[in-house]
Amino acid sequence: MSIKTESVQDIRKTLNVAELRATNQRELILEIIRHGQGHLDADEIYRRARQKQPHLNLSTVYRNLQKFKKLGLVEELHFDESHHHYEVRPSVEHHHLVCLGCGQVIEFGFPLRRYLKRNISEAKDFDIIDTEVRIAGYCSKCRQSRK
Amino acid sequence: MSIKTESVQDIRKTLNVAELRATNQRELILEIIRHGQGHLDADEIYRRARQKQPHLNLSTVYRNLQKFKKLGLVEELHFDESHHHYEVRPSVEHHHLVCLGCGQVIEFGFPLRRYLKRNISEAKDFDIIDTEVRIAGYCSKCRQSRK
DNA sequence: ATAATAGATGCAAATGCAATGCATTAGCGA
DNA sequence: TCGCTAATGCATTGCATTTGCATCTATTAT
Repeated sequence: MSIKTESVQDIRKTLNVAELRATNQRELILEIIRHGQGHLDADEIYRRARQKQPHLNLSTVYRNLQKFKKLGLVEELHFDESHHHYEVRPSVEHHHLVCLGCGQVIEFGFPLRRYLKRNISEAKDFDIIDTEVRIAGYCSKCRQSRK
Repeated sequence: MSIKTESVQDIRKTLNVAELRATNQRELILEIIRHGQGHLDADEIYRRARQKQPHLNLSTVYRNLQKFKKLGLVEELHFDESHHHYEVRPSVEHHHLVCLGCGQVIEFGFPLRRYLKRNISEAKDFDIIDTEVRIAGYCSKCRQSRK
C-alpha cells in the first residue's frame, strides 16, 4: 500500500467522522492543506488544486475552508494581510512571527491558551473558545538590510 | 478655557508633532477616536464625524486611519470580523476578549509584549514591532442563555 | 499679507477577498 | 439502482478598503 493511498484513506476517514461527504474536491483541498506545510491562503490552495482538478471552483475552496474551520479540522490564521491563511489544527500549540520585510513566517511554541484559561478566563468569567497571537516585526536578515 | 478648547489644542499638538497638516477633518477624526471609548470601526467613525462635517468622505476616514496607524497614534484591532476596529494607542498594554454571542468586548491587562520580547524575540532573532492577542469565546450571560 | 507648493480632500470608480443564488451534479443510504 | 440531499460550478453580489484625479487648503517662503 503506497503512502498516497494511505493518505487518501486518512482523508476519507476524517471526512466521515466529520459527517462531510467525501467529494473529490473536498478530499483534494484537505490533502493540500495537510501536505502543504502550513500557512496557505485560499488562492494558493485554489491554484494547487487546479493542477489536479482544473474545473474546481474558487467558491468551492472558500466553502470548504469554512466547513473545515467550523468543524475544527483546520485553523484560520490572521497575519498582517487582508486575507487569511490556513493550516491543519496543530496538536501542540504554537504561534507565528510574521516578518514585515520578507513575509516569512516563523513558528514558535508557546502555551498561551493554558495561561489565559487559568487566569483571564476565570477573572472575567469568560469561556474561551479560540485564541490567537499575532506578532509582526523583522527577521534578522530584513533588519540588517534596512540599516 | 473650556475642556473642548483644550482638547482641540491637544489634537493640534499631536498632529504637529506627527508632521501632519491640521485639517478640520483630521482633527475631528482623531478626536472621535480619542473620546470614543475605544473599538470604533471605520464606518462608526464616519457616521459620527458626519454629524459635525456632513461633507466628510469615507475615504478620508480610511486615509487618516492608515496615517494614524503608521505613526503609532492609533492601534488597529482585529476581532473576529471582516473589518477592523481602532483605539488610541494605550499607555498600558491590554488585549481584548470578544464575545461570539453578543459582540461585547472586554479588556484585560496582560504584558505579553514584555514576555515575548524577552523570550521569543531573542531565541528567534526577531525584532518585534507589534503584537496582538485575539481571544474569542462567550461571556457569562451568553453562556447561560445557550444552555 | 500673499503667493507658491506640497499635502489633503471629495468624488467616483476600482480592487480584493469572500459569500451567495441557482441550476446541475454526485455522494450515500435504502 | 433509486432517490434524497449535500456539494459544486458559474455568475453575480456584497462588503471593506483603496486609488486616480481634479480641486482645495494648510503651511512655508517671500
